[in-house]
Amino acid sequence: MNANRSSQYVAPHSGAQNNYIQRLKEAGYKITPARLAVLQVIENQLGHLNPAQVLQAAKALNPQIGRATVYRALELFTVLGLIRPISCGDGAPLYIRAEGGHHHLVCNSCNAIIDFDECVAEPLMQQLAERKGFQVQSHLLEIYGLCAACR
Amino acid sequence: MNANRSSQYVAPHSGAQNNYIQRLKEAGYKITPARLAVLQVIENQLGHLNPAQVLQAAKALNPQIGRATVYRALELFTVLGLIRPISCGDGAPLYIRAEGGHHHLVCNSCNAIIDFDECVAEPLMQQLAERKGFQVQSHLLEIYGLCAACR
DNA sequence: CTGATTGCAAAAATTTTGCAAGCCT
DNA sequence: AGGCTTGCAAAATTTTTGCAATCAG
Repeated sequence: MNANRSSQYVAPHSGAQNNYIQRLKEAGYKITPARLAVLQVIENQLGHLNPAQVLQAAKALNPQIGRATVYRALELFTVLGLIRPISCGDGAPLYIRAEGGHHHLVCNSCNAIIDFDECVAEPLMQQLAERKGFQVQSHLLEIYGLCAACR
Repeated sequence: MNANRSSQYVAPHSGAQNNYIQRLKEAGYKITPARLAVLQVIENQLGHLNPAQVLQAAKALNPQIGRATVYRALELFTVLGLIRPISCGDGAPLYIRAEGGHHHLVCNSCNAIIDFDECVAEPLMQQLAERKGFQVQSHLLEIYGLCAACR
């Protein structure tokens, strides 16, 4: 499995991280070094990683963290709606932050995932969902095709 | 794992199936009973299933099919762009037809997946993708939140 | 015929669990 | 102090592989 796809490094941005911690506390969970490490990995680095990548990165922050703990944290955060597993070229799970929307261009050839910020569908989406009696919390828009380099 | 979510049965609709077969042939692969079974499962039934579900359903059509064959077929079809793995509540892989677009409302509470047909973003999507030099082939729009029943 | 494909069973890889020790509150 | 969490290692699951037999073209 490709362990480090992107090296784009986003600055810590502690605001959102504290928000996560806040939500953990509010839900009655303890703030532990292990959870903070996983949270920090998800928060700071990249856009999407699989459990193995999270474990590796978390170990850099907290060397004695175990894989089981990472899985448990990932599951907890998913249940709390902090993160979300998404698809990827192969069947391996990939986690992203759940907040707001995510918009990716996924290359069917080189499997690259290109993020883009502009949300092209927010209003329409909102309207449609409400018509179905659905309360929208976040969304994921993935567009598959060929990236400029692979055409 | 919930093995049979939907029992909605769509009539064979041989046109599209033949199209799949066509594409298999064109790519130089043999048309075998095992592949036909998997193809038929994906074609006819439901909207999304995991490998175990595909295996189970394929066995109904072809009792002696083995799991390895299902995995191999799933991988082949994915590479050929016939199907695509998507996310789901837990990390388990779920396959859908790759053609065109898919639009789901995913309930964060009961994990139900509600399909909807109207594509709310096609034009915007197209435009955006082209601006990035990306050639669009298909897309997946998942909206997460709470379904009417869970609110 | 001939080589791609299959099914089985074993091997790998990934996830989950059981539990005593440790840490957060 | 009390109970949620952790880390380890073992168990369970899921996915991949090796290979001889079989099948499609």
